[in-house]
Amino acid sequence: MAVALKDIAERVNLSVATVSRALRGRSEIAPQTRQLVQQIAEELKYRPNQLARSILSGRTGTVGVIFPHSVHCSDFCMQVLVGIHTQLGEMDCHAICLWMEELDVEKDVQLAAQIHSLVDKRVDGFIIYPALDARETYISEIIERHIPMVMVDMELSDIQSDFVGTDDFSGGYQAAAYLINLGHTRIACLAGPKMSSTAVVRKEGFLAAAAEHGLEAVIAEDSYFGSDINTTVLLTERILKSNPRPTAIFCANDPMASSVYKAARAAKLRIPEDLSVIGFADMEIARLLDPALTTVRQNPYQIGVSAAKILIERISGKNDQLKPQRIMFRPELIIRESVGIPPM
Amino acid sequence: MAVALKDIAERVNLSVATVSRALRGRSEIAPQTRQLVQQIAEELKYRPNQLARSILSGRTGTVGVIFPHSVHCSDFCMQVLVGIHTQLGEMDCHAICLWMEELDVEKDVQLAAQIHSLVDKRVDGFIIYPALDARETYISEIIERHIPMVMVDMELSDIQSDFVGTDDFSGGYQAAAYLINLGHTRIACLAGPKMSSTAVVRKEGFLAAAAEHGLEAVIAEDSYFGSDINTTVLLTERILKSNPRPTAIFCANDPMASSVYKAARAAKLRIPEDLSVIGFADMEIARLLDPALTTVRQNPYQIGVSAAKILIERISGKNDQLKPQRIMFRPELIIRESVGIPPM
DNA sequence: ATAGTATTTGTAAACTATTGCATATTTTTT
DNA sequence: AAAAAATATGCAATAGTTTACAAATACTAT
Repeated sequence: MAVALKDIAERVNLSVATVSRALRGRSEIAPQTRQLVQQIAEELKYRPNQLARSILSGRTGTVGVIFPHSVHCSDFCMQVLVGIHTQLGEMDCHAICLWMEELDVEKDVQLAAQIHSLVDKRVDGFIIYPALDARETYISEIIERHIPMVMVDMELSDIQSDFVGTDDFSGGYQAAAYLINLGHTRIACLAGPKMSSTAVVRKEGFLAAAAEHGLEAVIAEDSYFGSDINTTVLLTERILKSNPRPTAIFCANDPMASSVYKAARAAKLRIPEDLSVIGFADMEIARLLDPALTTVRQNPYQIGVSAAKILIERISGKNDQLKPQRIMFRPELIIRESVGIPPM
Repeated sequence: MAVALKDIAERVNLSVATVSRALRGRSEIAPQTRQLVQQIAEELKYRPNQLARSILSGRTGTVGVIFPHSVHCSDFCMQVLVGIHTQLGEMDCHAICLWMEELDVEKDVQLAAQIHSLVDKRVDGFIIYPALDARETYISEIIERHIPMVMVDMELSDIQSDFVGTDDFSGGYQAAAYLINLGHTRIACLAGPKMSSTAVVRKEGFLAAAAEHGLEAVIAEDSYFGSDINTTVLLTERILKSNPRPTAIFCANDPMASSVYKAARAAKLRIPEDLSVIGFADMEIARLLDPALTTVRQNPYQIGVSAAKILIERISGKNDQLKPQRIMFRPELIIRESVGIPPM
C-alpha cells in the first residue's frame, strides 16, 4: 500500500497533524522540523492522497466529458478534447471521458449508468457534446443535482445551460456570399440532418445570404451527416441532373464534400471548372482531397478551451448568479482550390 | 452538500453501520429495516461516495490513458479509445485521458506533472500509446511505483510491460505479396519515420515479402508519418521520376497515400491503371479517396478492448506471476479500387 | 424459568488528510 | 526569578464509508 502521512509521522516521531502542516500547512512549523519531514517524505516517495483531500474539500478536480464517437467528426472532436484537456490542465483538473453511441438508444441506459457512476465519483462538472438527437434522458440526473454543465457544439433547446460552439449561421452565410460574389447563381446546399441544430443553422445562414442577393433557384436537401457515401453520392447525382444544373454545392460537412467529389467525377464534371464545392469544418480530409477543399474552418480547439474555462468558473461558484452564457466562435472561410468562377 | 449515510441514519434512527449494511452489506439485516432504509435512500437520492470507498478498498476504478494528439491518427486513436472505454465500462471503470504533444519535448515536463497528479488521484493503472519518439522519462514514475501499465500500438524496447498492437510485419508482408501476385515487380515503399517501431516493422514485412519473391529493385524511403503534404508529395514525385518507374507504391499510412494520389495526378498518372497504391490503417479517408484506397485494416477497437482487459487483469492481481504479454492482431487487406495489374 | 442459540443492531477502529483548539515548550519581558 | 507572550506540537473532530467485534434482543429447547 502507498505511503501515507502516518508512515512519515512514525518515521520522524511526530503527529500526523504536524507532518501534514510541515508539508503544506501555512501555520508555523519549526524550520528544522519542516526540513526533516520534507526530506523523509521525498525519501519515501510520499504523494498526498487526493481521495482523502477531495472528501474534505468537496472537490475532485475531475470533470466528466461526454462525447459522441461517430467517425465523421473524429478529428473535430479530438481537437475539442485537446482544447478541453489543455485548459483543464492549467487548473490541475482532469477529464474522465465517456463516448456515446449516436444512434443506439439501447445504449442510453448504459450511458445513464455511467453518469451515475461519475456522480458517485463526485466529478465537479460535465462537458457534454450532445449527439444528433437531443435525448436528454441521461442529462436529467445532472440537472436534478445541479451539477455544473457546459454544452459544446450543439444546443439542446429545452435545457438551460452554458453553451460554447460555432456561429454556424455566419459560416453558412460566408460560404454562400463567397460563391455569389464569384458570380454563381445556381447553388445547391447539401444540408445535414434536420435533427442536428448545427446543420439546420448552417443551412439557414446559407439561405439568408441567398435570399439577400435575390437568388431563388436554390436547392437545399437534408441528408445524413456522416460520410455515408452511397446516400450522399446518390443525392448529389440527383442534384447534378437537375436542369439547370447548379454550378456550386455547399456541404454542411467535409466528408459530405468528399462524396460530392466522387459524384462529380462519375458525372465527368471537373472541380472547380465545372462545379465548385465548399465544405464545412476544415477536417484533415479537406487538405487531402484533390483539389484541396475550400471549407469553413471552425475553431474546435478554442471551443474546448472556452468550454473548460466556463465550466471551471461555474464550479468555483464565481458566477452563480450569472445566467447561462452562450459563446459562439465565428468561423473562417479557408480558400483552397475547389471553388472557381461559374462556367460559361 | 450531498446526502451521506449519516443523513439516512438520522432519518431512520439507526446507526450509520446498519444503514451501510442495509444498502450493500451481505450480513443479515431485518427485511423491513432493509426496505425502509432503501426507500429513504431513494427518497433522498442517496449516492454512495466512491471517494470514501476507494480510500478503504485501495481501488478507484479509474485508469489513466495517455495518447498522442497528432491529427494523422485521430480516427485510429479514437477507435482505440472507444474500445478501451467499452471494455472498461463492463467493469464499471473509467478512463482519465491525457493527450501528449508528439514533438514538443518542452511539454514532457507538463506531462510528467499530470502523471504525478493522476498518481495522487490513485488511478489503478495506465494505458499508454507512446508517441513517435520513445521518451520514457514520463513513464519512470509509473514503473518505480509498480503501477500496472499496458502499452498500445507502439512498443518501447527497453521497457518491460504488457503490449497490445498490430502485427505490422504481417501487414507489410500482405500488402507486398498482393502486389507481387498481381504481377508488379517494381514496387516502392513509402515508409514512416525510423523512430516509429510500427513504421519500421511494416517496412520489414514489406521487404521480407519482396525478398522472398526475388524482387530486388525496391525503393524504400523513410519519411514523416503524418500527412505533411509537401514532404510526402515531393518524395513521391522523386520516386515517380526514377527509371524504371515503379508500378505500385505501398504507404505506411493512409494520409501518406492521399499525398501519393496528389503527386500521381500532378504527374498525369491514373490510379490504378498507371500506378497502384496501398495504404495502411483503413482510416476514414481510405473510403473517401477517389478511387477508394486499398489498404491494410488494423483493428483499433479490438486493440483497445484487449488493452483494457489485460490492464484490468493486472490490476486485479490475477496474473502477477505472468510475465509481460504481447498481443498482436493480424491486420487484413481491404481491397478497394486503388490497385490494378501493372501497366503493359 | 433458564440456558443456549440465532438474529439483528451498535460501537469503534480503520482509511487518509485537514484544521480548530488545547497544551507544552521556548523565548521575551519585567 | 516570575510572568507574559510567542512558538511549536498534539489531540480530536471532520469528511464518508466499511468491517471486526461486542452487545442486545428475540427465539428455541430443556
